[in-house]
Amino acid sequence: MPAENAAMQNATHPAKWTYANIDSMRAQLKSMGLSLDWAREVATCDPSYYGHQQKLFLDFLAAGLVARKKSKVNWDPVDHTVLANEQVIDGRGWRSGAVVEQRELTQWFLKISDYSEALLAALDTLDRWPDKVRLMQRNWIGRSEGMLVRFAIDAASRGALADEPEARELEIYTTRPDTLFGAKFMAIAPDHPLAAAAARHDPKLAAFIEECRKIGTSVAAIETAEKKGYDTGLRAVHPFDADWKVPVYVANFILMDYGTGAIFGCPAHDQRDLDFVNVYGLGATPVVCPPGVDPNTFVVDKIAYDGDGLMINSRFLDGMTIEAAKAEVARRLEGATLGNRPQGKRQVNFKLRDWGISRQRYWGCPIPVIHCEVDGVVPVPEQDLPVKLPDDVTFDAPGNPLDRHPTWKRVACPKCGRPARRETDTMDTFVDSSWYFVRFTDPWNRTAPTTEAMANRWLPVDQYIGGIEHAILHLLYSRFFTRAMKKTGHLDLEEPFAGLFTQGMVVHETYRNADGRWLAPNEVRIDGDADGRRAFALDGGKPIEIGPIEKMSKSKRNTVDPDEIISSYGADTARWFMLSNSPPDRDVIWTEAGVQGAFKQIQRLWRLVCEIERVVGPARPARPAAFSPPAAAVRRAAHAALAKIEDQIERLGFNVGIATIYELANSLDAAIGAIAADKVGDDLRYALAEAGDILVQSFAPMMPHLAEECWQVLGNQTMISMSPWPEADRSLIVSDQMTLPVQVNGRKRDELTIDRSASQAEIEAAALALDAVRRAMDNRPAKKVIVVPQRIVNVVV
RNA sequence: GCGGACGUGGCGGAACCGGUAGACGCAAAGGACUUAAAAUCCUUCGGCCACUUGGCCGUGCGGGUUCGACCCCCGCCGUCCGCACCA
Repeated sequence: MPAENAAMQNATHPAKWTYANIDSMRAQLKSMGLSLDWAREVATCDPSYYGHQQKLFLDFLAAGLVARKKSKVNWDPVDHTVLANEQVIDGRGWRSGAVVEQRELTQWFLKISDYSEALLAALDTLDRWPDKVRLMQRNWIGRSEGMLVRFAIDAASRGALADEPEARELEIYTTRPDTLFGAKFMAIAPDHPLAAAAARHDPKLAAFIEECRKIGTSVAAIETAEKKGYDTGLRAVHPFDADWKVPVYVANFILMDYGTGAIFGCPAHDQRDLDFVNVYGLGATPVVCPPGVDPNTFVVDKIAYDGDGLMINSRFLDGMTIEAAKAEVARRLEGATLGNRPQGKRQVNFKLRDWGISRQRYWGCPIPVIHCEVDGVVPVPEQDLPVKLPDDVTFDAPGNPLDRHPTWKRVACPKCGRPARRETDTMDTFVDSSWYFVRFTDPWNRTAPTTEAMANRWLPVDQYIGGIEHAILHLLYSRFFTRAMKKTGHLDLEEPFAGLFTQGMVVHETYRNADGRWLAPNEVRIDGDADGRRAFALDGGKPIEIGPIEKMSKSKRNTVDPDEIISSYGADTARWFMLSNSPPDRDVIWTEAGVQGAFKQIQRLWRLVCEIERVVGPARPARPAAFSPPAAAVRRAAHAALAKIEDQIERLGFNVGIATIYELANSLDAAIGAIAADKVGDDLRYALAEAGDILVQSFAPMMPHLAEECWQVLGNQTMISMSPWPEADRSLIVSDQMTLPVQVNGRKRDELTIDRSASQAEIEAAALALDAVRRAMDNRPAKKVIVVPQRIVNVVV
């Protein structure tokens, strides 16, 4: 879409635009110094990639994982294209401004819903995924356990519909069969077949249905729409009482594509149903009584009760729990028959719908099928792949350029040879991103999408990183694709990403002048003093309002160009700042002051390394047999820091890791400051050289360029990027002494430094002897002394 | 409406399993060096009092559990995110 829009705006071919973007992105990533294997680079818009994708599609088609069916879409009548929901703003196309229509189009679908149960169940195995993402997927898949129940339609109520087959019975889906005795009405979706049948005999109903359709499109309208219904005059027969007739309404809040598009309404225990009956005055009979409430006085008027309780007003269900009542209703309805079939059936439903991949667009992967009047839908033969996009297309008219291309779609039917028509829909670009990580495992395979052995060896991805915005779409599609590729023999695993981490975005302040115009950061000067910060326009010096911190966007002009950052501070500073400023799962607030601070710290590290080299001298001393206390302290600091940094990197706590690097730098600074240059023994020189190496190696992953330079300064011959991660000597970290905080009544009063080997009793005695403790105890006797080993002492008086 | 997360100095954020709250950094203030500025270095930096050694308060608010609570429990308030008539 962006490529095609750019093509329309700038008269550039989408291919040119896309490849130019790829080039500049690649250059940027390279200048950041990221360790990527560029030999494996793929471009999803290239036939060498999408050709394999077409092969996957054909395999999926043969395996029954593809469906072609009618579906309602947002249709822009000016641009002649389908719009995604998020491209419809207030019921109008975001680009054309035309009122969007609901159209039924035949579209291609991938049958992700075949895997609803599997995709849901496997979420429990993804223990290295954030709970938040798993929960979002769980909700999106939306499993519910319920029943299908068929209601007979009372013959006497059919009237003009007597001969309509749709009007004999009504099947509904419910998760609350226990509340069947609270039924007050039936409701069906406006596009339910029964509604259509009834509308043929009732112009007023037809008008009502039309009205519902119009409101149906815009999200805002759905939010505020009142519950409305239309009594069809039909009466359904209660499954447990042939004399009990329930009115059938067409209602605007019933969705055709969930369940059966029909429900029975139990207002006492469902808020939507209650809102509905309060409009039409149908009443509400409670059938579940909350614990501790008198069933004789329990009434429901404005708030439906959906909690636990015991059945009331429900004949043979009275006194049962909800669960027992559900089971009893299921048992009875499964046993009863209506028209030779059981009247009820247990059913599991999912909210997850099949994935509509048809786009009436040019810049995407062509769907490799041919439509023949005789043979119908015919797959493109494999030897004819890839089906390439034509280059000579125009973007000056609305609609799909592929469809209006003079020759591209005209082909012979592969089966009968008669003139036929290529499919002109292209695939949703989410298809491209659903398997690129598999292609990475062998991008050189020309004959097949994957080399199975390679895919199985590399996958699953150990650690996947992406924004939270992919929580559902991309990550769910990829999980489906992996399963579909397994089924079609392209690989042998089900879950593509073993570990998932959702990183934050880079965000920036916004600036706005008195006229309400947005200003870019490089057009603004910030003055800071004790009273706060103020912004002024560089051009003219007028005061500027500092707005909220937001995601970088062109419209708010709060973007900072990566190239500019790299050219003014260098890639290392950019990397260092982003990692140090906040934990990686949160947004990084990009501030000039913050970057300058990071820059200053980096220069300090560089000076420290040079200082260490000066003290150590050109020849490194051999490892001495023993270390004096200052040398031992340096070694302890270095190894303790290294151990902590290691732990933090492992947990992706880069900001804390960097804080620890600073702590080590501070202590090395202090150690160097404390010694007289002519009095440095070999042991201290050895310790400082060792600590210097550790310092540089610990920041090497974050600042590779500077680390390489420092590594040489310290006299190392190899490349730091080729040297192994240093090993922390954890035995150095524990000292003979420990310092314990001492509390009196839970309030810290002093610290106690004592031999690590001291006994409980010795610690207790030493703690009670401390001046500050005695003062706080104020001559009161100690009631109890709690000594938590290695942790704390608490005296209770 | 439903579901979830979060709330710690002026700011970004630390604090592992209930055990020293505020690591580390930014900003700020004062000082040293300098003719001056930049850079660098030193000091202070949650609040209030005593200003000396110390005392009291303090992790959104109100309760509770505990020897001890940013952390656990109950009830509020606020912010952000996801879903949204899914029967």
